[in-house]
Amino acid sequence: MPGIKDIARAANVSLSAVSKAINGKPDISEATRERILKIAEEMDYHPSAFGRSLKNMRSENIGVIIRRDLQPLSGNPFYSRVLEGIEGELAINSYSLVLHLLPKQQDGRLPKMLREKKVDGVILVGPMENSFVGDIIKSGLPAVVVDPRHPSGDVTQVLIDNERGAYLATQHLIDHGHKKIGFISDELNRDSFIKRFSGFSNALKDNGIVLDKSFVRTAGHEQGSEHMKALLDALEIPTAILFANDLNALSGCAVIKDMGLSIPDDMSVVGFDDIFLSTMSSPSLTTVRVYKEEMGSIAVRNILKSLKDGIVDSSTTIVPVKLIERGSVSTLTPS
Amino acid sequence: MPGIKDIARAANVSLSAVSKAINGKPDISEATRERILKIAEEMDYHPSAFGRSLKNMRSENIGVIIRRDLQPLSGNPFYSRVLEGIEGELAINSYSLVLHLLPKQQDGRLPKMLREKKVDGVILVGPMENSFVGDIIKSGLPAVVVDPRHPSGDVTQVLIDNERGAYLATQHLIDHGHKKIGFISDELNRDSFIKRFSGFSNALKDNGIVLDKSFVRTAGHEQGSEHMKALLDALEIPTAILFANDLNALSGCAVIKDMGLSIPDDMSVVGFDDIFLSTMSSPSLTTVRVYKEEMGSIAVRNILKSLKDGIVDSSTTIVPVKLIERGSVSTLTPS
DNA sequence: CTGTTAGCGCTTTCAG
DNA sequence: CTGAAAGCGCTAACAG
Repeated sequence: MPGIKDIARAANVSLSAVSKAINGKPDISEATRERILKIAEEMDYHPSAFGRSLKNMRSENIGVIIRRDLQPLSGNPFYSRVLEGIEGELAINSYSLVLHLLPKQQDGRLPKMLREKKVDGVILVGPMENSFVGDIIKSGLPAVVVDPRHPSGDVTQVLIDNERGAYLATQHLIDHGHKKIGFISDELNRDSFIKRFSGFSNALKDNGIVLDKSFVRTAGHEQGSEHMKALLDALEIPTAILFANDLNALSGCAVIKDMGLSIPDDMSVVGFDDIFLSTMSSPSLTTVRVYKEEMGSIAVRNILKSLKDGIVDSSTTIVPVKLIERGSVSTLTPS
Repeated sequence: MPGIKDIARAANVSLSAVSKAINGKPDISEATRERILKIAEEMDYHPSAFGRSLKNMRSENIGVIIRRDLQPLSGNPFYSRVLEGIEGELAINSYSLVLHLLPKQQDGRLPKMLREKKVDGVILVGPMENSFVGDIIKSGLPAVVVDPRHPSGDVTQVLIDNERGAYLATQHLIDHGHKKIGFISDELNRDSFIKRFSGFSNALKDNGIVLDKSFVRTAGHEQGSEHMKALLDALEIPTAILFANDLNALSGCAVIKDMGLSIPDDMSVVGFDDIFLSTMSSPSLTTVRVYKEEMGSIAVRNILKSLKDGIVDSSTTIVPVKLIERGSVSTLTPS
């Protein structure tokens, strides 16, 4: 594995000449540059990150932090998608991605990759303890928060337009003649929940429909299916349900079908997120699409920009959503 | 952000004293060590990876490479699980995970994180071009291959006991009275496919059942559901099917149900992998469990060991599998 | 036990 | 345009 010295010797030039040639710096003649480059190529030389990082004080690594207990990789396709978006955009900019899953029990210290400056910046995806996020922001390391809004105004954020998404979905149901509409959510984090619920209730209000509290089942960590059962067991049941995310919706659908009801004939269903599974279910799920990869790449662009400019802007990007009509909503014919 | 110099100055000792104290080296009195440690703590000092890496020529990072087009994060829960296992084991050993998704079109060069020595070793998960793996092995960087066997004997491998898993599954079906058993596989990589298929046919052979070629549908990149339809459209159809993985099995099940057949009454089904979804489907899927996280952590332990010992052993670990009986297999009553 | 010193591989002044 | 030299933060060999 050749070092810069080997190239310099082979090309009969100084170390600095090689450095300049490799890094496309001026102050070197085209002729020498090409000669050096050719030799470097032949010897398969690549500047080691060790020396370069130390000198530049930049690792060209970006950290990504997600709570482990969210099963962000295997369990929830939402995070995976964001992560894929992040990876792709980082790769384009030839940065590397250092992945850290936050253990449930933290020791109060920042993760090693941050403490030891193995990364130039960090992207925080998904819900996370506020104090933890606060510590990171205070540490001064460039950071971007993806998805649930962090209360501090001191950090760049990339957020879903939760409110509008829920509004759109609800309006869609109303447009199809539904008036008795339920809302089910379980383990969604607080901020997103509030936004989605408020989009839901605003849509009802704007259409002059009064919200039936008994149609709203929320919070708690039981599978969304518990909520669903409870809802179906009630005296009066809605004709349509908005779920706070697709995973909930899908397990809710299973319950509905188990009860012998048909989707969408007996019950219309709308989800939120548009995960891959939603196209696979039968019927396929009408849902609110969230541009997950896009959110990831926006986060990366933001962080790279602030690295380049050396400033920590605290802008917030709200990524738009889109209603995707599939097969789980039917038009309610007035009886 | 204090450096080692700041600590040395504050503690009135030399740089090396601080270094020794921090790294728990001998040749330093307990008294001074504690004093230094206390000051370091107070000043929130953490040795920067920049200097340390350069000096030690070790980054304490491990790279993980997976083909991007496998959608290893969002699409295939198998890889995600392995990845979670890797991350966990790395974290325990305070290594960081650098994730690289291999683009479809490669440029023939090794990924930047390898070229520039940003990682001390690399774990290759899932199918990958042989020449690519070969290049990495040749580069001398410690590497571990997870899952599909690489033909070269020069690399540490962690493999699934594919053959035994398929054998177990097939035997299970036979034990339940099935004789007409189909085998469906689509985009599985070649090596795993061969192993699983051979386990399947060996089990048949050992039970004196002759394999009906028309019951075997394989290869091609259509969704496994195409195979399933073709199989069900045939004159004679099997009473049970072994799918080469759960994802295939699940989409196969959807087809079966769409055709108005019941699982397991009209058709028994066994999968392979035991992904989370398999517990969720109805009926839940009988399948062959693969210890994915375990494979990930074994891979890590292997690579860390060879890093420590400075040797590249080329051992192969075959991780056992286990048949998980759930609801998709019924006993065939002789008619 | 402690401190001085050299040097890891690279970039960058700065003098020629 | 070129090269010599300093130094990024840290560790280790060695001298005291």
